[in-house]
Amino acid sequence: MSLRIYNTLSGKVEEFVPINPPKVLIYTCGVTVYDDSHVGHGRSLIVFDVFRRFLEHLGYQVKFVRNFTDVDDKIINRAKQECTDFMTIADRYIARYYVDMENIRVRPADVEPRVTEHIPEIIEVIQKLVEKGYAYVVEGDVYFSVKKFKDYGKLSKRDIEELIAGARVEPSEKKRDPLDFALWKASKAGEPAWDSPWGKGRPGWHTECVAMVFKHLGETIDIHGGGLDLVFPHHENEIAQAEAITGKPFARYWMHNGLVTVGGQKMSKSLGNYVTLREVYTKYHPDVLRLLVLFTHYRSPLDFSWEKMEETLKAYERLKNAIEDLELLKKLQVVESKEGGTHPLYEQVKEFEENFYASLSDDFNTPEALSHVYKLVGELNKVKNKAYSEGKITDRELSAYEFASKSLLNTMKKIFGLLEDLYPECKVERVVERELEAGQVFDEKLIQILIEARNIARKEKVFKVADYIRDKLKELGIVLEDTPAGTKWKKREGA
RNA sequence: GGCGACGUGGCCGAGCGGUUAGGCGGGGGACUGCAAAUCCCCUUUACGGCGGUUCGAAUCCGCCCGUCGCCUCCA
Repeated sequence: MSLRIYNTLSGKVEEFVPINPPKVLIYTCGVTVYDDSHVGHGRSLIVFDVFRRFLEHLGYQVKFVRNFTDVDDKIINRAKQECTDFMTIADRYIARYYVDMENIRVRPADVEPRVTEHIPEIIEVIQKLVEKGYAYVVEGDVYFSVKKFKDYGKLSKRDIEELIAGARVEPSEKKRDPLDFALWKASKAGEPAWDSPWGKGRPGWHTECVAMVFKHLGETIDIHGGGLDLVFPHHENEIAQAEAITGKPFARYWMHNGLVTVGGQKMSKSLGNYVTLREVYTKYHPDVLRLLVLFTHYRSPLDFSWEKMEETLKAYERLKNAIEDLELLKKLQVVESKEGGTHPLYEQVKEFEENFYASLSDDFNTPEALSHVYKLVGELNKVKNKAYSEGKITDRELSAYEFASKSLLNTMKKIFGLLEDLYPECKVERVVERELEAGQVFDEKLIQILIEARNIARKEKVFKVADYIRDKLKELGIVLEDTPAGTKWKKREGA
């Protein structure tokens, strides 16, 4: 089955054909490290993380590059405020970014280049542009001459004449044309600076991605991604620079994720309506955020709210219960089945997998894929319900349940990066644990003793004591559920 | 103002020419000591408005209303 994705460049859903299969080269614009990442960044990161996993599942050898912008005005300003140097700020937020990524289960890219480590490459790109006549030098600054690049506007569907008409004209501008953008900025006193053919200075924002793509991936890549807000001017400017130099398409497919909003307004630093990733994953299990992102198509806007987190938590627990309750079913009396043939669950798993991957192949339709997940969850639960109400399970049902729940779990882990805590292959120490867990100094054996004591009380019909134990444990974030297969306990996954 | 996108049942959110989305919530029932979990049933003119195309439209076209994004840094 072929993968189809929406290409911003053509404005259409297209069949995905890599340049050099099975290799797929992807670049996405990473964050500017001047503060903690918020849910808006998180969405983009999660979307491309899952998309990458899906490509790998399809058999592609993905080389994924995501950069850090570690020198820019905001970082410099922050450093001034804190009376320190920009590198201290950048290093700090890169470290914090990695903590965030570890917590929300976003895998590192194959290459994670920093601007400050690519100054020679950036200078080289600028030099070529100057040589080819696309860029000009004014008092130590270098600007790209937009008018010289005839295709300018093809990604963002803008007409160059209209842009000129609408452009702000700033009085002390060194640019020849208001549309031109800076490739190199002469440094002011006290600011970070590198030597260049045009004197001491630092790169403008738009060149770094071009230089990094050229260095780590090549002149033409398969997919270039990022948030929708980067289409103009950032990605438009990347295309102008790269294609001015090579004369070849810079990226075949441009993928842009929709923005995160709060009450309908874009989540952003400047509006102050942002929620940091850290805030989210210290309150809720990180899977809940991933699921929240996946429940909306990647190109649609996503309105964030804590109410929605709470809703998603419920949905998450339903998925998790269906899978982990296999262990409870195993504790029931297992009887021999009198029925022959394979259990319907096997066929349902097969259908699920076909539908699931078909949805992802159709412009990465994760919400539709999730609808198939929940259909399977329903089938699993029917089997569970039957077993609970009968107080026993047949060997045929149990093995089908085991097969189906494990299949589903594997798919969730592999593609969506969910439920990695269940039947873990390796124990991962995470730098930040949830607040929820921070105060929970409890021992599983002690909980087990309390549960046994409570069950004795229940047997003796001393329900006051039984309920007291359950209520008090709940206050500690431990939920008890009595089932025909015994008492199950679990931690609450949300605030 | 220019360009682009969107308006779906109580809420969230897929679908984009005829056939089930899915999640969350609400009501009833089964199970349970009670909860919780789970199942079953109900919430059976859902597709912003008005026109048009079509045998047939939430899905295509036009106009209108409303919301948002980009046009400055931004994932």
